[in-house]
Amino acid sequence: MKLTSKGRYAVMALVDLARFDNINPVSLRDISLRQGISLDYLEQIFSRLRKREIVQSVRGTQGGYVLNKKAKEIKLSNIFDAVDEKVKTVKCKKESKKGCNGKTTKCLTHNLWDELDSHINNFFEQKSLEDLVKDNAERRI
Amino acid sequence: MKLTSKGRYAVMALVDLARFDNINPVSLRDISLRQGISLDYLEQIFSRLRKREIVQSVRGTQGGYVLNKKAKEIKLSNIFDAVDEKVKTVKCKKESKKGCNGKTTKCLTHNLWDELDSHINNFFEQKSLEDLVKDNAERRI
DNA sequence: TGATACTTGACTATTTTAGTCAGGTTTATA
DNA sequence: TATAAACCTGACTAAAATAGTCAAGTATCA
Repeated sequence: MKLTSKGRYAVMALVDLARFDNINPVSLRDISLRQGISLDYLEQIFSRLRKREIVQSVRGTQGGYVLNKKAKEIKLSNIFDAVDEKVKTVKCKKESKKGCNGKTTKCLTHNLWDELDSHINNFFEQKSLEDLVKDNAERRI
Repeated sequence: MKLTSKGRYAVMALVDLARFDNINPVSLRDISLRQGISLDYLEQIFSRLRKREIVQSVRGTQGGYVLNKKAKEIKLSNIFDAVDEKVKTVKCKKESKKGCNGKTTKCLTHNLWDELDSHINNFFEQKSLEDLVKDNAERRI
């Protein structure tokens, strides 16, 4: 089990954005350079973030992206959700006709995965972008 | 992010084993039939579980597998560990010369993934095989 | 009007996953 | 002691997911 780099990059880029998001929009080019993420890949990621209204785009020269909400209101769960980082640990269909193993009953571990999902999602719902920015500011001292 | 079926099958098979593990060893063939998991795949999985001393094998006719410890003492973390289900969510190298992003510093989100790892591992260390067996026994009433 | 930056969609090499397959070895029991 | 059940091992592979790249735009500011 691992997170994909898409989700990881999304969070990295947004933390970067949140730190520089005072007056001017931040260009993906800058983020790309600072974080070492391919510009093209960032564009894919930000396209999704924009659709989910986590960021806003500003076109033209000096354009870039701006947070669409306060950092405090952006939870990690929103971010992962936007970039399709599914925190569904296992393929047991929720209430399909067939059980998880092709039989008519739930598999022996069905409840377990449900619990695990809640556990992880809970973590992501607690953490906001602001928490991460602060964490970095502190470490910087 | 998702768990692989190898880890899921390992847990399913062990819960099954734990339930029938009274007197006789349980054959993989039986588990395969009951749980709908390919026999060959089960053999791969149990080979690893045996190396980690989670189960013991009994060879010959009427052979099979037996738990090597009490169900209470087998934590899910042991199981995932054995079948190589890495709960390392992200590829930031721990203390390599290079940082996570090819730079000399830790990436902005490094601490986050460490925390997440702990959070998930904590879940797996809490849960024992016995808990799962009990959970199923209760649901059966 | 040019440079900068966003926008979109298609494409692809690589890696991982989820097994299968083949060819063993060991041992209880008839 | 023969045989079949069951374990054991390693190599192989199709399919899916991942991590991007590439190409061809469009919008807007200076």
